[in-house]
Amino acid sequence: MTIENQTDATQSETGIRVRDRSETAGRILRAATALLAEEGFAKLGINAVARGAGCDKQLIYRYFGGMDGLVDAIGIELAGWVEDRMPADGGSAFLLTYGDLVERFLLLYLDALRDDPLMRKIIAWEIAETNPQVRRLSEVRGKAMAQWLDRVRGNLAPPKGIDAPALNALLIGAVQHLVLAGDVSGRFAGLALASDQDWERLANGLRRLVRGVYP
Amino acid sequence: MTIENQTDATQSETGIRVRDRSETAGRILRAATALLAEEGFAKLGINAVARGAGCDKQLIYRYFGGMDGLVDAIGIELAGWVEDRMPADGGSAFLLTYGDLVERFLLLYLDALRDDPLMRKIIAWEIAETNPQVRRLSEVRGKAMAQWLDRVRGNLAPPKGIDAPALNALLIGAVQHLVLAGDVSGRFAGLALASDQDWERLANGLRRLVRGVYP
DNA sequence: ACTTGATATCACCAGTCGGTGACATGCGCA
DNA sequence: TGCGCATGTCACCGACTGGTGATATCAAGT
Repeated sequence: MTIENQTDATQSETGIRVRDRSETAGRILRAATALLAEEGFAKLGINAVARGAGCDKQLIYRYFGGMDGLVDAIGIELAGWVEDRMPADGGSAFLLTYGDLVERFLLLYLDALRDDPLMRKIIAWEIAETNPQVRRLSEVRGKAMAQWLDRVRGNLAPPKGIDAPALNALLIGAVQHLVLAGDVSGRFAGLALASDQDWERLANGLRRLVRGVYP
Repeated sequence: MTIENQTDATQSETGIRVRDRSETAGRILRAATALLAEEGFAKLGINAVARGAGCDKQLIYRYFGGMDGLVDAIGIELAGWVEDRMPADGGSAFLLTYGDLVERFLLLYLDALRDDPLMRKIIAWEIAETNPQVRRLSEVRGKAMAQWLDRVRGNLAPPKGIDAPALNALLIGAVQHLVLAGDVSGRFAGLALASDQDWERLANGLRRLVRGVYP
């Protein structure tokens, strides 16, 4: 709110730089992501972001070209997000089969989504609305995930005679849907999604599903 | 728009009844469901519904007690919806195993969702927002689905040693998520969700998943 | 015929939204 | 020093939202 919020900025040598475009732009971007993560896409608007950043909305138009550009900026950050939350190494040496890979990915993804509200809200956005903004966001996210998979896959290939893309899409969809449902209501299909034990049951179910189709 | 829209109403003996509460209320309710099915929950508002029904929004407050009551009214219709779209008999005699039941349910559910925009928008709503309205809606839908399952299940029980609720939640989540993603973007996880062939691949994947865990 | 109550319409309110033009302020450079 | 440009602020616009009170219109009962 007040002027006291400033991290480091690019102040030359003399003290505080109040007029600092990059710092302000950063504050706007942070406010936007925070707003999206906490309130969801429905509340994500020019006025709300400006309010959260403690500056005039005009600056959003100047620095990001409006909401579109701001959302794109969020998308750019999103790629790094995936890499941060999804460890690429550490255990990949133990992946012996394609089933191992899928299982590991799904469980990692489940946990990553479970404690990343921003990611959850973005996925919910993708599911609920169709507009150019969220389309671009969705594309970036998809690309980042695919890159992660490529990096971790190595030379593992799915078994012959199995429609791996279809199966994987179903499994990924299951993970996403369950996490979203848990986020929003804490229940799904008669199942409680509150305690870690409930999620452990789901993780086990996921393992069984994977093992059932990737023997 | 004009007055020409009237189906039958409860006209006593003389001709047309222009002032007919039940007819007007029905028009409002139909307009609301149509708006929800076509435009999604984001556009579902008092003004828009009144516009669609061709009447004053005041009537929505009078007859339904505002948007809350109107959404509840949609929920009431929703139960019958499930029964209409999900045939309960016809083939249930061939269900020999629990896996048969799950498979049959999932495929039925997949098809039902695929050509019911209202259901899709409601599920998207459940996933994207948390408010009392959609909570009640979600509850009704869940109850209707559970009843359907109870009716069709007969005396089939899941195999011992298998966490059927968790597995089923995952499978249902997969179906819902894929249908929603297909509705909104036509792609998911690198998979096209446009042609019937794509969906046939998914249906086959679903069968494999079910058969993998319910042998 | 006259009243009563239900049905429907209208006008208006305060609030929020996205968007824009005009203006103030201050830094850096000539 | 003063000029110019980047930065920040303010005021306003039209459009839309949910919500409410007052009023018109008509049907039915006494």
